[in-house]
Amino acid sequence: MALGIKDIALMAGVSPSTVSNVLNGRKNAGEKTRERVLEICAQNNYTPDIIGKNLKLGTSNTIAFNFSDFDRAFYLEVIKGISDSLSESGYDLIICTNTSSVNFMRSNLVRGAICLDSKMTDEYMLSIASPKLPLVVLDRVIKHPNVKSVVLDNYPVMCQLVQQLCDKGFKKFGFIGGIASTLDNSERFSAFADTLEKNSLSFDKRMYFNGDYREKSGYQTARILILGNSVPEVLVCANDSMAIGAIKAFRESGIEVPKDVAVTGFDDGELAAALELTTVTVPRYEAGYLAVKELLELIQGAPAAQPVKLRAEIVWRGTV
Amino acid sequence: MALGIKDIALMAGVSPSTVSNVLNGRKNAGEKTRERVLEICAQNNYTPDIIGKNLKLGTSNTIAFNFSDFDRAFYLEVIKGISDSLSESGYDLIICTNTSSVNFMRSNLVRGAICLDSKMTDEYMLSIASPKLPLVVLDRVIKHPNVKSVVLDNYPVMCQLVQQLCDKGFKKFGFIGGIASTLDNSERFSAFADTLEKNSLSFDKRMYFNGDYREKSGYQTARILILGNSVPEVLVCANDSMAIGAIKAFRESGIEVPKDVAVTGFDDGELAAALELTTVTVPRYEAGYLAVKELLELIQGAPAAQPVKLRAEIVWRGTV
DNA sequence: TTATATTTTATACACTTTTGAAAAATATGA
DNA sequence: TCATATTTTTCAAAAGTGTATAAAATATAA
Repeated sequence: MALGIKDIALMAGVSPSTVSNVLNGRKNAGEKTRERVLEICAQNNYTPDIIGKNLKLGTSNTIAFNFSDFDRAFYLEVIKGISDSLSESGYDLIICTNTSSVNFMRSNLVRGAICLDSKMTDEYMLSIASPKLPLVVLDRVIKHPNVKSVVLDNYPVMCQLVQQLCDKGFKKFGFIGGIASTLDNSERFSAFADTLEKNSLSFDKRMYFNGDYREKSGYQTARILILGNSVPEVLVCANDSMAIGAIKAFRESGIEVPKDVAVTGFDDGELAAALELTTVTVPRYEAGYLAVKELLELIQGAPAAQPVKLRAEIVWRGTV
Repeated sequence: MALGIKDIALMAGVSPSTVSNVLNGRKNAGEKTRERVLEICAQNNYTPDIIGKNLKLGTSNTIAFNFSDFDRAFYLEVIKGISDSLSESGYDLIICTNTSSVNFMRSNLVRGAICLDSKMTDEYMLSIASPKLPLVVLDRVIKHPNVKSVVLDNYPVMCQLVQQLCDKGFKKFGFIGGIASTLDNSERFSAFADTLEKNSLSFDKRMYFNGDYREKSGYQTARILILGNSVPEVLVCANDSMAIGAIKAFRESGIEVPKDVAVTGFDDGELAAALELTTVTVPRYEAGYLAVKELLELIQGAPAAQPVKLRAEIVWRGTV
């Protein structure tokens, strides 16, 4: 059983309050006792119980990151950004999966939270957000005085990408979308469609395909294109995985990339570089890092203003 | 501010104890009140506060996963295995990074923990393990009645790999090791060295290179080999990342893989398949899944017996 | 003695579960 | 039908946790 402040006090021959005073850096403790207490704490690697502390203070310095999508390696960098940023700021991080998040968010063990979970509804977030529990939400926009949004600025970079493809002379486009309900996907597609229109290029709606961000859906879409004999000149994909799936399908059928069809992705994950995929690089680490900064400001009492928009950049590689 | 059991009781026109009874499925509550209470809970999506509950019960059903290494995508599958397995068992999961783990492990908010963090010392784990907090440790072996180890059975598969390389006629071997202090690395190297000896092949100790599991160290080692004009016939690497780094260096210098030098990895991560790397496939998802099963048994009171050893298999691809 | 430095005692903190008893509802027997 | 026994339903009060802090007490120095 873990030692408590009383045990430490007993060992040090002082009262619990003295131990508390020493540990919390108050100056009302004699130098000698201070040292003794500290030494005994170190020996028994004692740290104040988080629950007891929370009980008394009613707050904590733990930040929760709500996340469940352990399928997508893409998010690892985000976590790393959050983790680094928090430890620089002296806050603790726990990652809560869908089951645990409800429990922990309700308690005041958590001082604030960053949410990146498409399964969590806007309503739920609105219902838990408060000055005692400010939220930063990634990849979606929520309006609430205690909720700040951090999103990728998909639109301009996608416009730029498509514009440059037009400039290269491509005329026949295909598009594989991601999960339709996500903000990212709708913005990417709007940008795509708008830019084609701006270039007076008609876009056959049958060339829009609905994927789910997974490699398989890209593969399947490409299969459909191949079998339907309607492979476009360039296939724009809403993320890398789907692009990679498509490329696989093309290669299997002897259709060469980029000679017969150009392909672009979005995300610039680990595989993109390895496979020479032209894509859009997303500042994932920065997204996590920034989310923390924004959250700390909310905790400090700042009102949540406009969403933060992150800029992305095109990486031209061999698939175009 | 979040509602408490008293608020719910007030709304339902009953006492807190009745609400508690209903929520905990005791039969001492009238059907009508039961329904009313349940409905009001649902309306306000009330769940009992985790701290209050813990305070009274002295235990919880939250499992902590101690993990910090968000650099390596390799581990994602492990997390997924843990997450899936826990939610099947009705336990909650929180992932604690180095800072938060100390706090949470000390409290009795956590019923058990799985540890996969090379920075955590054996001593620390020994000091916190107890019947109230059993541990499962991955990738290392710790002897303690409340600590179960789950490790990869590196030795036989590495023997097999090297033996088959010998059978193919390779004679001049190189080896890039990972972090020397890890069990994985020492086992992989022992197997490597033992098998060479068994085949009466001398191994020049200068052909052992110390890496750190990262791509860069593989790259640098290969550079050294190239510049020293001592590229072996086959380079065995303790993981994929280093193998990939090495391959990059070789290709940059016009040394062809596998024509001029064969390369093998270990892990079978995402990149290995994409780059056609011969490697050893590691059951990561299974490792996580099994770790949970073992932990639940410890919680149930089973004593921690022998370490669990996971079998790995060779995947022959284009780099040999 | 007075002022200052150090230490301790006693209490508050929040939320739930549980216990044992009371109240209400239902059953039993005359 | 009424009185009593039994069961069901409900509640008030207590218990459980480890820490921080204000106020009181003691020791030390001037």
